Amino acid sequence: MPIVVDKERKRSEILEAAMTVFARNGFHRSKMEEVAAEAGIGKGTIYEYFDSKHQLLQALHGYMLAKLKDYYSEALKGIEEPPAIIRGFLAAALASFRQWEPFFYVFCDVWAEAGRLEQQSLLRLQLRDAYQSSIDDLTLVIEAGVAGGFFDCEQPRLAAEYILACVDGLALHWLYDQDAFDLDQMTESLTRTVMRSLQ
Amino acid sequence: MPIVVDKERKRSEILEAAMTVFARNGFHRSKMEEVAAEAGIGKGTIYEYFDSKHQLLQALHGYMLAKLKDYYSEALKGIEEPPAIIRGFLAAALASFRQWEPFFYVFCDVWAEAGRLEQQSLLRLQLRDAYQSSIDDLTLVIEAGVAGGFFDCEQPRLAAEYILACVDGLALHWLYDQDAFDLDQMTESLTRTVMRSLQ
DNA sequence: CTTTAGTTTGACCGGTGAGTCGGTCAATTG
DNA sequence: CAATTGACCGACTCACCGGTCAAACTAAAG
Repeated sequence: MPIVVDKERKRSEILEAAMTVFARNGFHRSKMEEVAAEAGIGKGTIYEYFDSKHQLLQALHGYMLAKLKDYYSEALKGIEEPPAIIRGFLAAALASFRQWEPFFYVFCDVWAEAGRLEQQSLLRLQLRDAYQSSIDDLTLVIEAGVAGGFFDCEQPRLAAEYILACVDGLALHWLYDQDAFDLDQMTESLTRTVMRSLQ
Repeated sequence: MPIVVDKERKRSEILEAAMTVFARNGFHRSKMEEVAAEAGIGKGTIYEYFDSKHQLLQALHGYMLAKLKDYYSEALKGIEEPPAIIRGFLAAALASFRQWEPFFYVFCDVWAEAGRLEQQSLLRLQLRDAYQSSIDDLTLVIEAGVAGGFFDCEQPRLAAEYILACVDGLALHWLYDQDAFDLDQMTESLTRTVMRSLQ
């Protein structure tokens, strides 16, 4: 019988390598050969697991979204009260800048790439779904907070949009001017600001 | 003597063409030949005005930043009271999504591109300067509002960061899910939310 | 040891696109 | 009108890289 390989494991290794290389050089500057070298395999092998460079980016995007989702549910595990969930979410978000820095570089590429694709392309759908489901989750938390008398907010969904937009905007700015940010101080002060706007 | 050409004018025409093409196809997918065709000139001519494709992007970025700056000072001309300035700024910002849509696509490319360049590269410096001076301006407005008794805000610079981050984040989300946004309603509600967080 | 079949590989191919350069020609000058 | 200038052009070059595939490799089975 032939060699038996842990396909799933090798697939992840390629994705991790792709993340490292794409984050360092950007998607378009990265060569498939570099990704292969980073993963310690030959270029041809990548094509056993992915159809094309573009599809590798798609798969990487899905992989990153899943990891981020796990990260958040881990960070918020067991927290029940809406205000505590919001606090935990903001803290986790800002902490993720440092912890998952390469992610954000790759996200920039995905954003730039997805904008020029068909509305129905997988990359755009992934992006939209992830965004909408984050909004949904946050909206539910705010609504629960209103119901529980913690918050006063007429349009929970819009409030959720603003909070997410603010976090994403900060991530973007942080990438280009890390020195100008004191993430710890910001966690503290952003939480206060958000809480105040939810009363 | 040779033909006398309005160099400055032609330079702008090339930049406008580059904006159209880069916004449509993305920087890396765009060919210099396409930009030339869009400008109605030969490819070689572009190299009379710009050194390279990368330098064209740099120049375009500077050009866009200058245009946006003009747009904001025009929109806010004559407004004196801090709360009115904030309202005007938010309205102008959200209106710019529609009006300057191609800008934001190109900004995505610039963000993705700049992240991989030296800290000292022109593109990064442009980005940082533009961002810091926006923050500075907004901070001054908030401080004036506090001094004038309109606002209550302990850390005006951080508040300014959050407002800008929120606007940039909304721009990003808007690009990928325009249908999910009602910009007019959002202008109204975002203004209320921001005002409330400044008390 | 040989066979078998799944797996890996990297030399190779072909398309591509940034940048070049020699030629063209309209406008200006004397 | 002839001479000169320099803006404009696009065919061409050549390095590059995504994707292919025939050969090599590996480990298990006979």
